[in-house]
Amino acid sequence: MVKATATRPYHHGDLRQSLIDAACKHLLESGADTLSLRALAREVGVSQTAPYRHFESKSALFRAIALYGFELLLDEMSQVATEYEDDLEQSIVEIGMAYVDFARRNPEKYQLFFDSSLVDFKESDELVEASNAAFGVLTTVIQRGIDGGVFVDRPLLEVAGALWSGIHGAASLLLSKAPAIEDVHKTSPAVMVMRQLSEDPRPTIELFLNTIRKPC
Amino acid sequence: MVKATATRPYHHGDLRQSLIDAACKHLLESGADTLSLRALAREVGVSQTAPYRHFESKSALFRAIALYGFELLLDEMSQVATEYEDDLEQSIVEIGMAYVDFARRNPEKYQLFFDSSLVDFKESDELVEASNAAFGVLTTVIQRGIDGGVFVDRPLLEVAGALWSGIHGAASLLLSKAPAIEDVHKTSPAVMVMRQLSEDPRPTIELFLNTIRKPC
DNA sequence: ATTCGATGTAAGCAATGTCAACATAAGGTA
DNA sequence: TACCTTATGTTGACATTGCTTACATCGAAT
Repeated sequence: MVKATATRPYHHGDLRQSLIDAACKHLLESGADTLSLRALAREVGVSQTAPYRHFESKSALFRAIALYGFELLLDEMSQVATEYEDDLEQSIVEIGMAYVDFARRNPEKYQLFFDSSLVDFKESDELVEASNAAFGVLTTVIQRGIDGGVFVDRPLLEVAGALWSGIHGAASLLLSKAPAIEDVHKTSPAVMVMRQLSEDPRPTIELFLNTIRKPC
Repeated sequence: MVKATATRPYHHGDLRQSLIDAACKHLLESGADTLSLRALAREVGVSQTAPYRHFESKSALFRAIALYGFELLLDEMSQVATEYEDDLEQSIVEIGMAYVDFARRNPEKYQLFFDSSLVDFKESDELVEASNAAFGVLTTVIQRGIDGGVFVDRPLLEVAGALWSGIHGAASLLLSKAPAIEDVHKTSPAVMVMRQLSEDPRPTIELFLNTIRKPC
């Protein structure tokens, strides 16, 4: 057993992950523009420069969080993909649901994926590979559907683009308007659309499926 | 005629709009996280605190830019809507094109629309109204299509949500990966999808139309 | 037991957002 | 004309930030 209360040990023990966790918590509660490395250090109980032993800069921290996020996303998407691999249409819907669901459960990570002023993919090949891997789950299923004559006979890139746009758009809208949705008295069309999407994204995602269904 | 070069006049003349323009330029070139009010003031040639006579804070500046952006977007969307008002299906496609096109021509403004950590709609009713007005152009056309039996017979909110997700998603992807697209040698699926979308968004937007077409 | 690499600290610089107090211009009112 | 008010701009200052440089401490391998 370790004496934790007596005198704080010189070494933190798991500073890197603690910083990531604290950063995620802050992103979730207050947003990226108010996040400061110094404040994180304080919260975790180390000096203001200790974080620099683990992240060469603030944006490197963001990149690390995004990478972590892509790994989680890949896990969840591929799990669903294997689960439904014998029904291509259903597979698309479920992958879409998993994608949107991930974004809602990890908004702070998801937002980093697409905020180019916070995360610069050019700085990290790992990041590029991880995002490609996640996206690959979707394109693989689509390709199988096209090859098997189940989906519309259009170029993969076109179809994948449309589907990705749809599910990313739904996720992005949900996150951007999250506070407004909770305001019960707001009845503007935009908010109501979001509330509908928020309560049950499935019908919307099923509509996306029309995008790639073979015309009858 | 005003002596501009001799001694800079005490009053700038059009500081408010100059700051907005300078801010947009910076957002476009460097992103939001590096934007500083002091630097803007310097660039425009006034003291570091002069901007506070026009914007009570940095985020108030962002809100002003977003508002300006929504007004521009509304103009462009409603112009297209009237132009194609006698063909509902085509109207949807053209509004979608106008929307995506706006985002590409004004990425710095469009990004503010959806970055809740930069622009807080709760701080500005004007902003809420302006965004509702723009979104209203889309919902109006959809409602007409549903009423006229041209579009799928589903709740407006569901259909509008799906279409908005699609076009917003396409716009958002294009902006987030803009730098990668220009990298000619990148051949990852994600980048290639974006490149395809970037060269001609029309096929993708036409696919979105399937989302709401009456099943045959 | 010593050395060395990994990890953490202390002190400091330049830059930032924003506040308070003061200066200047321009226009209407006396 | 003289005055006063309001809008606009300036100076100076404070707390906070990202990040650098130089130094301290630990644990593990030799």
